[in-house]
Amino acid sequence: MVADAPALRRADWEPRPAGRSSAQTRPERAAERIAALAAATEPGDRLGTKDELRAECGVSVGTFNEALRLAQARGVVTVRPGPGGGLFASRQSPMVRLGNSVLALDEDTASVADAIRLRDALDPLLVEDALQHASRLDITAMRVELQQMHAAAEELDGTAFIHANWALHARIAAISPNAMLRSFYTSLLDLIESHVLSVQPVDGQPLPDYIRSRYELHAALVEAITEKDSDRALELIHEHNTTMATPSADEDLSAAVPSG
Amino acid sequence: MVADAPALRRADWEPRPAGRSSAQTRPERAAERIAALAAATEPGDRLGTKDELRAECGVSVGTFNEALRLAQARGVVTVRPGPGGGLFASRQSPMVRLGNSVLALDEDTASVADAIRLRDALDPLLVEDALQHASRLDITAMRVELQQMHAAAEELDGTAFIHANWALHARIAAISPNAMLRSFYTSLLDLIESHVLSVQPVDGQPLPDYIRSRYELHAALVEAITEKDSDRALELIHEHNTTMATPSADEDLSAAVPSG
DNA sequence: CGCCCCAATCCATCATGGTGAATTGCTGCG
DNA sequence: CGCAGCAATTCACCATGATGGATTGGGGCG
Repeated sequence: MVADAPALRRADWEPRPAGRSSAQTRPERAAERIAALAAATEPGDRLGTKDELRAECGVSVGTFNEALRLAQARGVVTVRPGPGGGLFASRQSPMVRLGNSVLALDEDTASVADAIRLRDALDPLLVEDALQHASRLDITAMRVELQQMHAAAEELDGTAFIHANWALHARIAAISPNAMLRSFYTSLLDLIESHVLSVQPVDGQPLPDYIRSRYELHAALVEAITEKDSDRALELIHEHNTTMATPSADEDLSAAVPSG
Repeated sequence: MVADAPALRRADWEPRPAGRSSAQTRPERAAERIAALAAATEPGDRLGTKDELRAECGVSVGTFNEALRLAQARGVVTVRPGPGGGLFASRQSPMVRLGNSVLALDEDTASVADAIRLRDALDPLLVEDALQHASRLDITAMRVELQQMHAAAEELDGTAFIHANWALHARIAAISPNAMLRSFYTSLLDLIESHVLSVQPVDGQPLPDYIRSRYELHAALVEAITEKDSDRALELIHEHNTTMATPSADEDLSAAVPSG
């Protein structure tokens, strides 16, 4: 029974790069054909019946249905029954276009440095939102995360510190009423964490002074948010994003670990 | 022949809100079931054969295949033939998670003000990248877009001015080597333009002074990029993002038109 | 003129059976 | 022990036929 295959076999659980190299599946190819046909017409134009389009794609009924399901999910066509029914070209909404363009990004082209840079640009917005919208509950929750950071700092546990750090940032992000901003930011955190931990697990002992000063910076940030001290908060987030380099001699660890 | 149905019938070409209210399709429901099963296990764990999972979902073979195609496209499962084969839980890559979370955003919750705010936060990054990477070709292209802006300003054509304005920004964005940044930014432009033109077409005559000063601001920005004058460029983009309000009395038009 | 009913069109889902490809594991041979 | 071949397992795609639901348009009636 292969249900106990080792979970650490990366090829098993990490999705293969799109389309087994050039061996693209037939439904996927047909879905692209449908999308191309839709793109060549105006939104709302009728493309034809399912059977006409299926013949155009040159696949069987079942395969075409799979392709159509994909195309519908991508928002490129809509389908209607009845006389004059069939497939109609559809315009993807801007949100769908954004989602699809992000999906089309290759993991290789999304470097962690790029992600960090984006995250840094978005941090001030989140701090502004937190200053404006943080409830008592939010502040309590931030304090809980701070305690986790503090505990990790006391135990000099680098991985735990990173997790707690990110949990704090995610919690701050959760305060924002801007759904787009939250979504982007949280996923950027996710991407950064994923990349860092997959590339270079934090094995070494983190520097005590560095980790303490990062903790204190975050604590001050939470206090500034609590006190609604806008200038201080923005100053701190700026410092946060520009003082990643550790003041001590060992640059290797801190350069590799984009701390929050 | 209904191939000539009026293209302006919005219900025809704008995708319906997800899932015809509560009437979710069966393949979509099965795909969610598959995703839930995958989420409940570790990445790499075997979920079972197609037929076992199909029985679990309670659908026919064809419907299950459609669902499976969706689930695979979403990166939640991978499929293998052979003894011990079948469906395996997969971990969505961070990029896929971001794409899916964006797709899950409701258009209503993505307000144009939110989008503008994000765009403004990302503008300085793009300007930095343009300063660093702009080729002669890029500069020529920016100049071409500037000419379009100038022509629109001379003719006092508000819509054309907006289009040219956005085309210039998109061209500046295209210089960046940061694929994520380009993707986000371009889609934000798309979203903003789409929203503004759908909500309030620009019918009124734009103010000559306002439109001229916006043009000149952009011209100065392009020159600063050309001269690689970092301080000047960043100063201009800051001015760009903080001086949208027209200096003249008619605030209605300019408030409604988030100009580039 | 408006509404209802019906017929025609087209789709969503179901069911069944088939071929060929890919994968895994075991056995036999050198 | 390593490699090749083979059998079994499982999937990808194909083909066909059926039922019920949704939609559109036309005709008839009040």
